[in-house]
Amino acid sequence: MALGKDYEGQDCSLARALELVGERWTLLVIRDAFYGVRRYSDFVAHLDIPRAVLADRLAALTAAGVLERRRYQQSPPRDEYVLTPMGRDLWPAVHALSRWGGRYLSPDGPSKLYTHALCGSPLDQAGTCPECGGPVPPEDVEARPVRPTACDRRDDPVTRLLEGPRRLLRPLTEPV
Amino acid sequence: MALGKDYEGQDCSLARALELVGERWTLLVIRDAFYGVRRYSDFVAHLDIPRAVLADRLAALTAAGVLERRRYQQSPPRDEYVLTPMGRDLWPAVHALSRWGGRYLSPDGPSKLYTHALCGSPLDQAGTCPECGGPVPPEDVEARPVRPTACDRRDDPVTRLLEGPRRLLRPLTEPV
DNA sequence: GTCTTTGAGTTCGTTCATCGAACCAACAGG
DNA sequence: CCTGTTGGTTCGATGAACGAACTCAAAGAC
Repeated sequence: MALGKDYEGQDCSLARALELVGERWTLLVIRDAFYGVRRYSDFVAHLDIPRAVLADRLAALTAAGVLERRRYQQSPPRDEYVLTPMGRDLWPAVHALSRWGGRYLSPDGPSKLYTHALCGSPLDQAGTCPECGGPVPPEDVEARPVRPTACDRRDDPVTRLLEGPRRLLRPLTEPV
Repeated sequence: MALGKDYEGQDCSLARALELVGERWTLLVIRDAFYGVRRYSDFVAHLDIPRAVLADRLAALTAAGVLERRRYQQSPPRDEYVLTPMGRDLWPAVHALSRWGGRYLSPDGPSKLYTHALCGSPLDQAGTCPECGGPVPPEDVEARPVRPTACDRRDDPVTRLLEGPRRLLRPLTEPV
């Protein structure tokens, strides 16, 4: 999508955002990054995304500055992908879309509840904390599944880790 | 995208939202609907979208309840597409993504400024009005181009109408 | 009454993206 | 030396998007 066939010549911020982040799978990769997923194999396991597509998306997001690729062990050399500040600033958009999907497209209501980790109250529609007032950065958000886990039809290690409440952006390897 | 090859079996609100709204062009159609575009030919003129794709997206959004198709004249029979309350609730997501694109992907900064029409102050990052406090519904948002119009490379009637400040959701045929 | 225009699509052949299964390479452990 | 793990790449088959041309119904112009 990004190359060649660009969205119109219009001077539009939304079109430019979608060029980068509007392709199939891309926002789900970013959502997983907020949940703490950082490694290629974990993205594959959790998303069931074709490997070639994942490699393509990770490269594009890294090139654009949404993700940063960093080495976390030397031998064998292994890299992980983490959200940059630019990537973390996608949180309001991800939260708004996710909330909308939970409200209108999920028969049983949203499956995850997002709360302000510092005070415990659930985020409101604008992504702000009604108690403390003001927006909540993603690192202060706690995601917890609403339903007793029964509704998850998946069974991979990443999904199982995400069944408990988790602070956003914490790597999967660390406890809550 | 929506059919058959659905995004994983996961119980995820974001995935469900993207099934409907994450396909190419769809969010741009919705943005145009916020700007007051309602007619097939106006969407085509403003977006340069392939006509078959537009017909497909309008049908899908109408079937899902994001748009409503309503007859605005009997002879010849003509319909227009307007956002339903469900569609209008996409405003926070559209605003957040658009703002992100303006901040990180637009060399000259955002091209449009969104203000609270009732008090005139620009919306903040969460889509709330810093003066009045609280979220601003899209019908109370005024969009105005920031730059002196020179940067628009397009030249169709719809673009020209959108060059002035406009209240969101007002049909293009009405003045501001 | 015929000619043309307008709005709202549909058709269709080409091109591009995605899918998924298999393959590859580098290192680690036994 | 063999096997397992991680992080990819390759490739043929399928599906979606592109865009130019075509359709159709109803007005309007002459």
